[in-house]
Amino acid sequence: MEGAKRITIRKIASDLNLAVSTVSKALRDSHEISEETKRLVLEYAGSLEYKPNPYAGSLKNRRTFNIAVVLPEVADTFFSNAINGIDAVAQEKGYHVMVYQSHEDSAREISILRELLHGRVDGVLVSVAEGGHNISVHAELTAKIPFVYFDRACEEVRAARVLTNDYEAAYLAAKHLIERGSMKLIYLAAGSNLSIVNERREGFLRAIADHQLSYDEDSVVACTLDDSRNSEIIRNVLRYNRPDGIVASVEKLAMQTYYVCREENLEIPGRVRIIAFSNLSIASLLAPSLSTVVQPAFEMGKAAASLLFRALEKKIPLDEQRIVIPSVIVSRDSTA
Amino acid sequence: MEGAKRITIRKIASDLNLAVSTVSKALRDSHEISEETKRLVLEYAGSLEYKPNPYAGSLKNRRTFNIAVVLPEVADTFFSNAINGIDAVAQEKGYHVMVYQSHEDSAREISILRELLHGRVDGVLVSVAEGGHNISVHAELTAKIPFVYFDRACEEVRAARVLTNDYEAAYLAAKHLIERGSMKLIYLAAGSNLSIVNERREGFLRAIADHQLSYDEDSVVACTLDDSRNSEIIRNVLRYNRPDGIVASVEKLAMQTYYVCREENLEIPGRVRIIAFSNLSIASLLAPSLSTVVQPAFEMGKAAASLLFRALEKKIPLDEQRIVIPSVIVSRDSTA
DNA sequence: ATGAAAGCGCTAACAT
DNA sequence: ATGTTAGCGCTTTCAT
Repeated sequence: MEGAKRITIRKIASDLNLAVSTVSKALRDSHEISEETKRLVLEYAGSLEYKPNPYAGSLKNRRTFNIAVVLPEVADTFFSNAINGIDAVAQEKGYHVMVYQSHEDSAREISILRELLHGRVDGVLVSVAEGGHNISVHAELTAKIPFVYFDRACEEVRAARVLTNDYEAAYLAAKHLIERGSMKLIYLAAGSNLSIVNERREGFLRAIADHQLSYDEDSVVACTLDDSRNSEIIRNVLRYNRPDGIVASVEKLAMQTYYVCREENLEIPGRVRIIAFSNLSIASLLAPSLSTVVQPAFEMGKAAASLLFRALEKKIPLDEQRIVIPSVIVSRDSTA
Repeated sequence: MEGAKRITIRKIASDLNLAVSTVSKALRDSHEISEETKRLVLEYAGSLEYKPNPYAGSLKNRRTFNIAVVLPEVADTFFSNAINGIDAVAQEKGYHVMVYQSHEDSAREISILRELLHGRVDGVLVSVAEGGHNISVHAELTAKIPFVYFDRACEEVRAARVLTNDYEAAYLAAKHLIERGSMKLIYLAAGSNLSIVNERREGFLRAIADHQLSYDEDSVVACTLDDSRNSEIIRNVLRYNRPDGIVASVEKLAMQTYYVCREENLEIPGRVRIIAFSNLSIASLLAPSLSTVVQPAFEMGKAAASLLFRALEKKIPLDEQRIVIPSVIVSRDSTA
């Protein structure tokens, strides 16, 4: 099975009594080859189903036509849709997509990025993991290879990025709760080192201030990104802090809250309203249906990939370009 | 940014006044190199953060350390979890994972597989798209490169595969409905060309027969895999066929049924019970919570990847190995 | 218009 | 123990 007949440019050349260079040029439709020869070569190559070895050429011209996507988790509605956007562009451009998961472990993220530094791919798209980022690796990568952040970026690194309007969206989410009648709001934060989560927090706090509601240090609840302790944290908040409105910075925290409310017999939205940053397609089938801040996952992936390919095709330098695509609030029963 | 100083084995050799082959061997810890020299080379290479170009070596020894996963959709609870399983093994083995989506389009699947035929990856994992399969491409791939099906396989192709016990699971799902009191069962089939869907259908029908319930041609409802017409199909079935128990062959059909039942004001499980093949983690938060046949997505991905790597490492020929990992039924309110 | 030859970065058989 | 040499498959000057 392994060593099946590999068809090389050399075989074609010798079969046709031509030089390899002639065949190479003919295949790439060079002007310095006669139509006659081109036809001959193309035809024969076609009949053999010849396809060039993708990595032989890459050695010479430094292009693998592979790109990497590094993100926390594939099994996540936002990220899997972002991959779809990336994939759509990659397919169109004839690129191949390698997917890497950091599982929110920044050490693993670093080792992944390190590997990517040495020629396996032509460009990299990253959505960073929570935790202490090794900025130097990110910076090194940016310097070496076209590189674009999407959704979750390292603020300190000068690199292109595609984001959503986290601050405004969180502001509007909080405002939405307030308009529905909530007075005591809390924000469930996931991962303190994530700029997007912090942006959302600031938008949230701003909305509270703008509406003359009070808040204290308990208004922002630090959750973890692995789920182990979140139930407990959320339960305590609901029991002792007694909020009547919740903004969840990520989908999984909203789900955790649902479970806890069920256990504690707290009615949603009667006792507490909840809205979450989430791309769950079946949010409307939950009990109760969940109001969401929907991020443009597909579009963000697409935009990030487009940016990357523009750089790969050398049309434009990447610098610190910044694209912002707005999120949309969808109101459902959890904030009725 | 592009042409940054690339550190090659040759540079190391000349800097250290050694031959490239000596450096190469030292780096690979060959026994024919003195400890002294090894230390020297390793140290210097380390200080330069040298990493071999992954594709230079691949030219010679035919190994890219890349594998491909070809599946219908990343944004799917089953497939994204399967990717997790695959990724776990790949990471451990030092392999890189390229992901390709067919989007249930078998023409696209074919063109993807064709591309994979020519050396971009060392092995391929496939879960086939619905529709007319070009068996010859699958067969060609099997002959050329280590190849494993997972979950959705081409029956006609002689290749290794990792499956779940679709027949039995469907049997048990139907039995579950019957035991709860359902008398008139239907099966929502998605995609006629999928062997797993057909296996499930047979298990379903067998359960009905074994329990002396009647069925006719309307008991098996042919749905589509793109959602456009499913609502209508399901609505008609519910209106005119009036089943009191439904087995959905895939998650999305269950979700469609939920929407339709809501529109039509049909109570679940009062008016109709429903159970679905699904890996939705929040099935218990739906209204009502959804009973599911949970496939071992992660384990199947892991098993398929392990099989593939065993072949890649030449330890074992792939032949037509067949691994079956059972699904688990989780009973919830939709079948109460 | 075609061909010979060098080389991309690395490995491995074959010297020394 | 170290070095020389010849490729892997392809592209690209530089001849002819």
